[in-house]
Amino acid sequence: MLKKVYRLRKRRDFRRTYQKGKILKTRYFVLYWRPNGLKNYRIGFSVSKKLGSAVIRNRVKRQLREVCRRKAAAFVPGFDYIFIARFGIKETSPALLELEVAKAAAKPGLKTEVEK
RNA sequence: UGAGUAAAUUGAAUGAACGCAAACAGGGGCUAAAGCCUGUUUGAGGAAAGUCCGGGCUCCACAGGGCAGGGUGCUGGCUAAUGACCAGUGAGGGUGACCUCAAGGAUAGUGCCACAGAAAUGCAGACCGCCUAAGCUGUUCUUUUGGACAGCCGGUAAGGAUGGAACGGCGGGGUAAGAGCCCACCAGCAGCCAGGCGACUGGCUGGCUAGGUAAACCCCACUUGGAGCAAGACCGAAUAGAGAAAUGUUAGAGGUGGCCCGCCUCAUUUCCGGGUUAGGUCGCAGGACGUGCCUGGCAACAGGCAUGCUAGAUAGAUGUUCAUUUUCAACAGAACCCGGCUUAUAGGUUUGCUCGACUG
RNA sequence: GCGGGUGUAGCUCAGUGGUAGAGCGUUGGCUUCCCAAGCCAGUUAUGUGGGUUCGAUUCCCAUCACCCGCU
Repeated sequence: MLKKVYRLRKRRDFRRTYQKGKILKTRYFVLYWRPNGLKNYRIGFSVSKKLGSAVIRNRVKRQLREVCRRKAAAFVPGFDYIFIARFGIKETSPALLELEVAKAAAKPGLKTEVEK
């Protein structure tokens, strides 16, 4: 689990990120990201009711959090991230998910370096 | 031992490492608090679910009156309260243990009872059948009284046929044929007596008979105000508006119920102080609480004593890896709280009782 | 957390206690040289489980699924 500082918590922050952020889609999740003007990164998670019951939704969220914690180094400071779980996430293995998350998390970093 | 029936209980465990949330203590820091670091402790359920009922709590009058509407509907008890629960009554099902039942009123009134059937509620109704006793007509026999046959006028609810249901059932007497017309028994109704707190049960007497449907309208009895913790209270930048007192109460509007009444507020003046929204703090977990024992009660439950404190978040906390055991483990995740009900659920354990078979 | 609604044929909808209907679809036939259109005939259903009633799509209870609103 991540500490509170590294989590995206406010409804406004979510709305702003959805409206003005960049999008990356994979089989397991959709990722929005956007610069936040802070020194650290923040990550939010969103799991829709369509994926299943409360137990299933909680499990999916925990898996995502655990993977993010292990790959914390991949996230770029100064950005907000939102992970939206998709249907395929229920069947995948944690190792595969870890790979995908690491790749996705590094993406904003690459772009800014190119722009620089 | 097989089949069944009624309940109770459990809902993988242990250790290590890395993490999350809350509380407490210390450190550091600061106007102060929080964030930060270290340590300790604690951290989802029997259904947390569905939201089908009931209550606490909060605001609207400390919830008021009337009408309308809703709910409940055998009796007694229990409870904070209920449509729940317990004990009983009645009806129905099962060989039995046991199970099921919204189970007041059809003599307050209204409606409906398709098709079939003669007739479906009006003390109604004659299709087939049964009968010609009384009355009338004809034929015929006879000395006559009168007899026989046919018909009319009729009588008849015993039998057949229709239907879920045909105006008590069955037997005997009776009769032209029949009929509670009369009688016995049974069902049902009314009254009285006895038992029971009561639902009701038993007995006696009476007059002979009253269709079903109220989960159709309705009547009767009891009961019910509305909204909901996103309730509500406080802090509070910007913006500008709220409160108190006095006066006024014609009209209209608002205060979350359908309508009426009632209650409160508005309008003006004076005083000075803070509505709504983003956000934050509280509400928020010590409670109709859990466990054990004792007492009362058939029981639900109540009382007493001892002991325990056992989640409290706000994008919303239980995960990952490894090891061991015995099978790799169902349904499933707290969001103000509690009592019930209902639904989902891999398996494991225990108890009472019934029926059958075998053995002694 | 709270409130409201709907389940009827493959699809869209009717149906206020007495044999469940319409349109589109679909199948077969007729018509045409062939197709379309047209005509005729058929096919398929009351979400599930109980109860009340002689009889339930309809009345009552429970349950399941779906949809909508407040926030």
